[in-house]
Amino acid sequence: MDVNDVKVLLVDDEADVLDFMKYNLEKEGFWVYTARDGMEAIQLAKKINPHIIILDLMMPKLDGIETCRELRTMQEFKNTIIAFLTARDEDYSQVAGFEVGADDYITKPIKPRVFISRIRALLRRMESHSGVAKLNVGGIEIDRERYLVIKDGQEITLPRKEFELLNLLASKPGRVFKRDEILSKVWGNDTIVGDRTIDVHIRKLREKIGEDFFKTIKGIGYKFDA
Amino acid sequence: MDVNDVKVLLVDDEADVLDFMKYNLEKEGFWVYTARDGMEAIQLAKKINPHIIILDLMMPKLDGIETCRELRTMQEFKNTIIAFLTARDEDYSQVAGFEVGADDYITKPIKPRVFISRIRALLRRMESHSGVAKLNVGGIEIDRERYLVIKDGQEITLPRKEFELLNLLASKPGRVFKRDEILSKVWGNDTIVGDRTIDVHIRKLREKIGEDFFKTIKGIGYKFDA
DNA sequence: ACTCGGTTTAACCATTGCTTAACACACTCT
DNA sequence: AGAGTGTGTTAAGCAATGGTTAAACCGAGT
Repeated sequence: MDVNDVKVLLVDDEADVLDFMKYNLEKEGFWVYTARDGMEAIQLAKKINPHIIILDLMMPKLDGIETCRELRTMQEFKNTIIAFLTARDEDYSQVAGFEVGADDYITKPIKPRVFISRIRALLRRMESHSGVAKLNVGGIEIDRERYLVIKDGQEITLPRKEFELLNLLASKPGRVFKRDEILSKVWGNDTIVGDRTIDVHIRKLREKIGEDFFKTIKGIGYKFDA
Repeated sequence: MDVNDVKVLLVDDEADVLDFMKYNLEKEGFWVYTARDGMEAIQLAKKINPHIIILDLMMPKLDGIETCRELRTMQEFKNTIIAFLTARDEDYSQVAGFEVGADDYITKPIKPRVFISRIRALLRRMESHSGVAKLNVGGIEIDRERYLVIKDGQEITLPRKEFELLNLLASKPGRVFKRDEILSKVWGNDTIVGDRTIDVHIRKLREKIGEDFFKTIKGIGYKFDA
């Protein structure tokens, strides 16, 4: 995932800490939102749906632990990366932190280099985690681990190429993939296959998943849409 | 996108804040417009079609939140970056701000360095997100990624050549494209087609998008205009 | 070596959309 | 007014593109 698409929600009651983190993350191209306490954080998180949430432990109204526990009860934040911000010496809190579902903790004082690389590490983890996992689009669930598709509760198993083609198209619903783009991403840059190969696979997919999902853009390529 | 092509609309009722921001942005090469209240901002925005709008929260006539809500209802500002300007302690407004479709908020007092980098971050996001993909002109949205045109909320799909022609003309609204320029850009430098080919495609576009958008300049070519 | 999915090819068909040609119209210049 | 130039309109033919099907191919596992 491109850094420019990654939303980070920073939560701390100290304005200067917030600014410092925000400045450093934005310099790297992250998309940064901030909140001053747990309540505000939850409100904001519901609106913007961040990829990563950094929670200070000590906060008024709702502390980090409680905020995290709260967030984890909500379906939409099951796969969100949550990290705690903690003063070096209060590391007893780690235990409690992981208990409520934190993914990492970061110690204050924050050093820019370390902080950024930590965030990047979290990001990588997120990608390998939910990236491989499942993808839900238009009533269809694509399970990348098990190479199968679930539609109306029915498990549909797909051969490799068909699955990869579906996976590519469904990764950006609505977006048109050019034929040569499809070829290079599914078949590889060097392999040479006939013109009709893509069509045949599209046909198989339409047969198995449904006609309507795959739209042809003549002269350009195909798109997946609900 | 080059900074010199980026139009920023600043909206604040305090003249000195306005000047300060304007000075700093212009020094960086941005193209800056200003308005003193929400009404004026909307009027001006419709004329200049800015890429980024910075709205102060507290304004006479129409406050930032309302202005933003208003702007977001208009098709042409669906993809415009809108950020709020807010005093540090009134940041509860974030929640309301994001609710009406804001992309970011910037806290006063403004520090030039931070301000500029924030604007650049907004710009990066705009580009990586929808910058190249979508194009909004005169109430019409051209989505290059999905290969479709949206007018009055209606999705219109166009055949390849028609889409490319529209795309060319709409890329610089108001500017006249000579017939041979159109030929070389849409049909390619070498292909030779008859005189009436362009006209027919223009006709199709007028049929589907609307008569008024395509103006004929006799003896020269065509232009797209709202 | 045979079988069986899965993948690719080839041949043919169907459809779309591009281009043309013919004519109508509008405008300008003499 | 009439010729001349450039554009608008229409329908029809044609070429490009994608859809369909069956059969050939390929490779892993038996």
